Amino acid sequence: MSLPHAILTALVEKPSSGLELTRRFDKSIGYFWSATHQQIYRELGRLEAQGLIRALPAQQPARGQKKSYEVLPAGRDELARWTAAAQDPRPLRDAMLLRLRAAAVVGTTGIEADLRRHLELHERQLSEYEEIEKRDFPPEKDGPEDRLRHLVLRAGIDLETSWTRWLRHALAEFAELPGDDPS
Amino acid sequence: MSLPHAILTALVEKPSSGLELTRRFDKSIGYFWSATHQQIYRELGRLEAQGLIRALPAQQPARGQKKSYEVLPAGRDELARWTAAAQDPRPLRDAMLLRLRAAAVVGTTGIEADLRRHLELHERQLSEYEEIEKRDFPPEKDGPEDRLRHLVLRAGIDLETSWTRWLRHALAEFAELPGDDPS
DNA sequence: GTCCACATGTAACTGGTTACATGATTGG
DNA sequence: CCAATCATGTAACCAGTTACATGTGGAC
Repeated sequence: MSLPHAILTALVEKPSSGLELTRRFDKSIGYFWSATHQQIYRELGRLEAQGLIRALPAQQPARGQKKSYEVLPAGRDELARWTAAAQDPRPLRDAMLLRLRAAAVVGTTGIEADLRRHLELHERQLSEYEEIEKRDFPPEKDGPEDRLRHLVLRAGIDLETSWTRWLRHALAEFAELPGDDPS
Repeated sequence: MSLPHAILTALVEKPSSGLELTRRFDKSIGYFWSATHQQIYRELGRLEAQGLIRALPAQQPARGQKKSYEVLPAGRDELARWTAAAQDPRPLRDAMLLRLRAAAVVGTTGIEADLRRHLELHERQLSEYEEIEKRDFPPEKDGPEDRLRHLVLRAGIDLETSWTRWLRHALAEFAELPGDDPS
């Protein structure tokens, strides 16, 4: 139940149309809650029906016509309620770990190359985050909002750092492993 | 498309009934790919229909009667194929980060307590992993399978370590923040 | 005989994914 | 006028979640 709240957050930050939201979800908020344009349009419809957002006036609701939304007070309240409510963290779910576990019984053929590829992807993500940190959070910017947003970015940096370190460790481990082939 | 492969892995390790699998998914494999008993029964049915597993003979297929499954050669092949195939890592999706981002615009009321709670939960998970490491991976156990399984556990330990460190950092940050209340 | 734990399922719903459909606007 | 792009949507499907249903066997 988080997509509507992701959208509310984005719309409070700045009223937008569906496509603008989609673009914003490709970076920024999308770094920790991704969404496709189909999801976004569906959810915008629901949020409007619930009275949490409304289309900006002076825009005929025609297909192909841009339609921007803003958050209504009820939407802001709902977002504040949700933000304050306790929520359990979701358990980890990672296919690569599952594959390694499977490799322990069916052999490691092929998986090493993908470990290397994942390392590259995580390194790229990490350096992208570090670019953003340098650009958006210089020492002089430290209002409360900046600090919170910086904190979120730090989580991303820490996690990517953790993954890259682990992947390097995993590849080193593979280098020592006998080339097994139980098939 | 990973649940069937999680089940295949579990069944290759040891043939089991649905309920036994459910229990095993509460630990071990479940630490990085959780599943409920409903998911497991549904998937067992599909895997059997596809000819990847079969019910152990001498067990009438009655409701309320235990029914154990084993992996057939085709299932093992499919598991090996899947393990070797390249797969992209899933983008991060974390509600706590979203909530902090929302808190930047609707106020931080209430979220600090939940950060503390999350810290406790992650600390507990971390020490559980460390127990397992001490128990299941003493230095003398280092066959290839042990090494791979240990590697998987290390990923869990690294991630939980990363989260606990970040949560402590976040709480320290909150201690410095003015108690805002934009409502 | 009744209750409880074991064991296997069904049904309905929600959220996310993939593929496709449709209309408006603009540059050439 | 045509193609490309912007923009909003529909439909079908699949995976995961929640609630409930049904049957067996042993302890008391």
